[in-house]
Amino acid sequence: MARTREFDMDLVLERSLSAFWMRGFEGASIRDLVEATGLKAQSLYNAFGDKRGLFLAALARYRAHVSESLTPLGAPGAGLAELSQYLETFLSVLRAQGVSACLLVKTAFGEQTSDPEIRALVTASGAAVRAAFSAVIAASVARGEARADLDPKHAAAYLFTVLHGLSALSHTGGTSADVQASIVETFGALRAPCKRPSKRPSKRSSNRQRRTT
Amino acid sequence: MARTREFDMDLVLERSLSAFWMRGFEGASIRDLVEATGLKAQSLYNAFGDKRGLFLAALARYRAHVSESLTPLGAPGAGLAELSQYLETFLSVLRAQGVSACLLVKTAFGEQTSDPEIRALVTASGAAVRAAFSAVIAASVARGEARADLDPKHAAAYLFTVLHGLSALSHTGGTSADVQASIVETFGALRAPCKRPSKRPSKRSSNRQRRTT
DNA sequence: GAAATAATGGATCGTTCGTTCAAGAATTTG
DNA sequence: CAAATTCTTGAACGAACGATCCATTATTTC
Repeated sequence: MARTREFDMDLVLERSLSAFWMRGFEGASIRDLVEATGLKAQSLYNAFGDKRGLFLAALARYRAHVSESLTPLGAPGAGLAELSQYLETFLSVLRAQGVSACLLVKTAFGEQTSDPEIRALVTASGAAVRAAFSAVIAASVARGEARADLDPKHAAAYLFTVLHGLSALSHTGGTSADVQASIVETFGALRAPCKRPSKRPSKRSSNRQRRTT
Repeated sequence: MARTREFDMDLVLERSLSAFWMRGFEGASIRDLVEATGLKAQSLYNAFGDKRGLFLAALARYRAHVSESLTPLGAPGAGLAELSQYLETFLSVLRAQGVSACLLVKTAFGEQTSDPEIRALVTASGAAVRAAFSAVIAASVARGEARADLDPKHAAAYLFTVLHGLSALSHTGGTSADVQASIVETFGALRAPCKRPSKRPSKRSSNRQRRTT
């Protein structure tokens, strides 16, 4: 009955996401998006309604990427090592994408904060990440790997704080050594004191011992 | 020989700063700034050259505020309690100003990152904050209040990370309890183990004991 | 008071913004 | 094939952007 779409919707969303991520919602003009996607403006408007609709679609896509990135944390034995790995991977993705920070954080810091739908999406995504963190931390506590007195929810919030604070650090003159040291410090704070060695030795380098005296 | 300026330069700068802080560089239009300052566009251009010039002036002013906020940390006996207080004060300032995050961080995450002068200003300000943190931490280590194995510079970077990560947390659905817990966790990580009681008891509530077993 | 200088107010510049119009091209269903 | 429907294309819309012009007003120095 109707003509079929010629462009690859996935590719268009991915490229729109990249443009929004790099330049922000207001910073990415329709012309930027036209260039990034290869589509004409009218095609974008046919498919997404308006700029905000395209942004929401891109944001949903981003959210899917976030969910995907959390899957290693869903593994049965996931613990502090996997959390540390998550941070490292996240930072390297930012670097690879040529982007200063998480799109959700940039959005939360931006001026489209007044939009309730966008705000809800940002909040929900943040909560999803912290929930995944929390589950892993709870398991680590149960396993004796993480401190027994940790509240998993709060510890997850703490980890979330560090995760996104690292972007602020590295873009205001912080060196990569500073970033690494912050990660080490963070997991040093979460790890259980070395009374009894934890069952699975962490495979990454972020296991400097605290309490050396 | 010439007419004297009628407007209060300090006030204009302060209001411009506020506008830029809330809406960002690109988000704050000349008309916004005209409304915020009460000046006409031409007066702004006479005084600051262009929008970027006004932003640089506002940024310099912000930097002065940052320096000023660091003075309590310069007190002879300043330690972890003062650092904790600094974080709390900073967050309450953000709240009072109706702003999501530090202007420097918002700028660093924004799109005017390519401007070398702005970038340099952001980097320098971040370094100044971390240097102040570092000095206090070094003193705390020497006093036995903070962990002996801390590298003050790295610990300062860690604190900086948390400080700005907290904005990300609280604007992506994190509760104030989450924020408080993150602060507690952070200073718990820095504080020396309770082998010997620290000389000056910290006056704030953020001194939950670690190592309870 | 006269000359010089700067602030003011209002209009307006060219550009870019997000968005839409109108017409042709393409593809599916009957 | 024909009708219906959607996509594509290029041009254009009004509004807002940063920035500037210009005549007027006010103030300071000589």
